[in-house]
Amino acid sequence: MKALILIIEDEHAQAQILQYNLEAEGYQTKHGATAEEGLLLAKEYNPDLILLDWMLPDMSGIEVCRQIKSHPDTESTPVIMLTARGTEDDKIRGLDVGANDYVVKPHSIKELLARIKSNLRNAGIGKVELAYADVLMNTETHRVTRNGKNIKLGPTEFRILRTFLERPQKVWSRSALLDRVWGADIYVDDRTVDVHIGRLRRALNKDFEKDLIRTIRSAGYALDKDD
Amino acid sequence: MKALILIIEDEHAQAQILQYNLEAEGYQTKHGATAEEGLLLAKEYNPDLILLDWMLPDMSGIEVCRQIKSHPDTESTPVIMLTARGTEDDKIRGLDVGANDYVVKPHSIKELLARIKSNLRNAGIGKVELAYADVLMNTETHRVTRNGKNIKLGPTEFRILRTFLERPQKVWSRSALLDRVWGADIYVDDRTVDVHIGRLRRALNKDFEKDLIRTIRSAGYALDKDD
DNA sequence: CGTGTGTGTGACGGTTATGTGAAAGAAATA
DNA sequence: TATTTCTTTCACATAACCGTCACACACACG
Repeated sequence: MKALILIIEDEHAQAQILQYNLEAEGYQTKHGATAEEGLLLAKEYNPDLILLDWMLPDMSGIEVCRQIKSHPDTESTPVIMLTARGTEDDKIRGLDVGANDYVVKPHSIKELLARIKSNLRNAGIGKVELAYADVLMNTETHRVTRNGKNIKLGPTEFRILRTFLERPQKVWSRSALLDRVWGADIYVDDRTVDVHIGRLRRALNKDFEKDLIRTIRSAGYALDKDD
Repeated sequence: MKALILIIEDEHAQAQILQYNLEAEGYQTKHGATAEEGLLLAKEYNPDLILLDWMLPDMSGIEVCRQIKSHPDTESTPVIMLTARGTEDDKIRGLDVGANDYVVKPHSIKELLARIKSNLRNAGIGKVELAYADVLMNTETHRVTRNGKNIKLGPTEFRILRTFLERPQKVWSRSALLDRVWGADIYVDDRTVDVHIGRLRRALNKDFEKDLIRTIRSAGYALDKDD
């Protein structure tokens, strides 16, 4: 699965250079030329990462970043600020409103790509091989093993496990899982999650002692090898 | 857990608009209509953030802010000043007495919400890792350890401990705890707090000498490593 | 050293959250 | 189309937790 990168940048030439390079690298891209458009695209497509120009015609990058970070759907999306200025002060302000990284223009494309890769990895996004404890998942071949043994999962169980593997030990509430695994616009009962967790448990723990899924009463579930 | 925001504002209509919007956003709110009442509420409930009107009947917002910032229990609570005036001079004076941010009325609610969120994050509220003495809590994994040893807590005990860890050593009255942990609209007996404190004590002190919870007779409880 | 008020805590009944098999339909596959 | 796999919901069983009470104890104060 290709990672989707949203570019918010008003200079068209600059944006095209970025798109060209990112797509050559195997990413999908979207482009917004104004802050407003950018924010809409961010909500619409839920990109895996956002490249954000500091200076935009209608709103400062700072403000855009603040809005991205204050919306629950996008708050965990890594944001890399692009800027011509390079004062420490700006940098601090940028990171202050929640930007994850900060690259000064004119940047070398190579450096930018490196930062993107690092931020994506950091957010646990787009990885092909996911692992936790003795569980391995290859997202390209859709193969899951535990301690070398093949595990067969249904589509939903696969997506749940993938979500878990992207943030091991994190507790996911039922509604967060519904958002993430089923999609924000789908309506299904909370308890449906329980049933799928049950199936995932059965598949994962078959032939094994240890239950890798922890139930946190009144909070949700987590992938966790400790008790 | 919902953050608690204290609104100090004498115009009732204005206060209600704020309360409505904040609660829609998932915050808890308290409202004080005068400076004096506001300061009392601040001490009683230890809000996570304070919205402070510049003009109050009994005392200037500046003075209120100074008092908030000079009291040990509240000095680290972020204060956002609300004002009709917009001169640079006022802004400077506001920030001068320790206000953390400054919003000019009539403000867009969206902007105010963004500022609130940013100030909360900035103050480290909603932090993932909380620690005091040898107790560690990770709110994302819902895991609590003492001196490295895993501690199992029920949901309510977890929330109480979290409240304690957010303001170590602060003495919480039973009613303040009920508001924070149970929610303002729930009615349960004061003494129920005692029972849960007892359960928290048992879980936390199992295998340990030192009792980390201090009882302050006729006042409440506190997380405190000293006697 | 007795009295009143505040606190610690075991026990208990009731409530809520979770685990899970089954059923019925939807979607994918052949 | 026939068959298989998957999803969702429901109902019930079970486990975990909650709030209250009652009584014992601690403390402050005269």
